[in-house]
Amino acid sequence: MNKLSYLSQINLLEELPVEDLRMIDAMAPMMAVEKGTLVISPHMETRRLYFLKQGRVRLYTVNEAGKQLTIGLLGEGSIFGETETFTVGAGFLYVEALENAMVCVIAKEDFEMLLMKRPQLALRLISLLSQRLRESEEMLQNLAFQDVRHRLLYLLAKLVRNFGLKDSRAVPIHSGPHAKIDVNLTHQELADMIGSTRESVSAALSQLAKEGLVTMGRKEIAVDLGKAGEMLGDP
DNA sequence: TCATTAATGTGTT
DNA sequence: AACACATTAATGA
Repeated sequence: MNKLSYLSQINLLEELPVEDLRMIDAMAPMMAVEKGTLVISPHMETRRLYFLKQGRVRLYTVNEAGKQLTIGLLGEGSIFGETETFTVGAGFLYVEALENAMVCVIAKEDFEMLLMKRPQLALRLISLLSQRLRESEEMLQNLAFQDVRHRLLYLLAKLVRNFGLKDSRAVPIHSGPHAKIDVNLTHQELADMIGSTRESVSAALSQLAKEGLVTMGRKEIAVDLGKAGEMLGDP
């Protein structure tokens, strides 16, 4: 797939005329990012915007104790960068590639020019960001006040909603449709996302598996969204 | 296939 | 939650 058709798939940009896409294309070189790379960290000066073309990234902060707290997860077609530092506040924001990814980088100034030229784009950006802000707050709330089991279930549900796959080999014993998460994560990685420990996550997961809420294999988890939803209190 | 490493499970403090 | 140790799966000579 060429770069231009990639650009047209960025959700923010999808309704722009081709000429604009060409312009952006010229301003935004594409680059590969390896899994685990920090695309953004608090001390690096980020006067750029990123279009995520391929792969997943995780937005997180770090608390006093040095624990990571996941603020959001983004998939293909998302945009991140300078905008986040607004929304999430001055708080230290990290963006990490959850897998090998491709991003397009555009200077903030260039993007601002574009926004002035296309006001409707600015409006879309605002609604997109405010929505993301809501999600961040929800996530942080959840992380702050719930126990590991709850936090984990919440995270899994979110992962499924964002990156879910229908699990072709869902175990029929469990009535509900288990949706498999299309990201391979270890218990350690999950723990980091919810500010917990690997052991606690392992334990919580086996517990959830016993209850039929999830099924799992190595680096593989499927969630019964129906049951998980009930458990989280939104029927 | 065997050895090494990574991921996970479990019991104890 | 942290640690130590056991078990099992993945990796690659």
